[in-house]
Amino acid sequence: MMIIEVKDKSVDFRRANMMEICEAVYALASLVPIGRVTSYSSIGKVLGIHPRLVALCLKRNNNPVVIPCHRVVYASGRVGGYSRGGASTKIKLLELEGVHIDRKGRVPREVMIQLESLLYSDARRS
DNA sequence: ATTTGCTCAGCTC
DNA sequence: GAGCTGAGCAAAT
Repeated sequence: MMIIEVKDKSVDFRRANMMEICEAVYALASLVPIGRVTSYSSIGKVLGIHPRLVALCLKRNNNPVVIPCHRVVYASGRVGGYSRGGASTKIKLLELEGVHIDRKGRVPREVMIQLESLLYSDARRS
């Protein structure tokens, strides 16, 4: 599976083609449960690619239903963009899932997941 | 809180 | 090829 290869670093995603990168981005985005969010840079760190490429994948190849693109936000907590219906739609979707967005368009720190620390956490245990 | 510099695939010309 | 554009980020101010 793609994720295993990431942990082994046997695949350099910076040199992989866009399609493979996108697959991996979607897989990681799908890990984020309802009511939580992650950031573009968190996904980027795991795959070893620039955060902007993560955004590019989400924007381009967007499978509307299967992939929860709206759960990926700026590292700062700001919501960021959304090509289907704009940022306001993204905010609505998140509110629907129980993520409160403050007046300045930011999500609370507690709901943000750092995917890379999930990967390291069980390797470090032994 | 805001500005600045960095980044890189894809699109245009 | 060169130049511009983003669903971004971190550091400095």
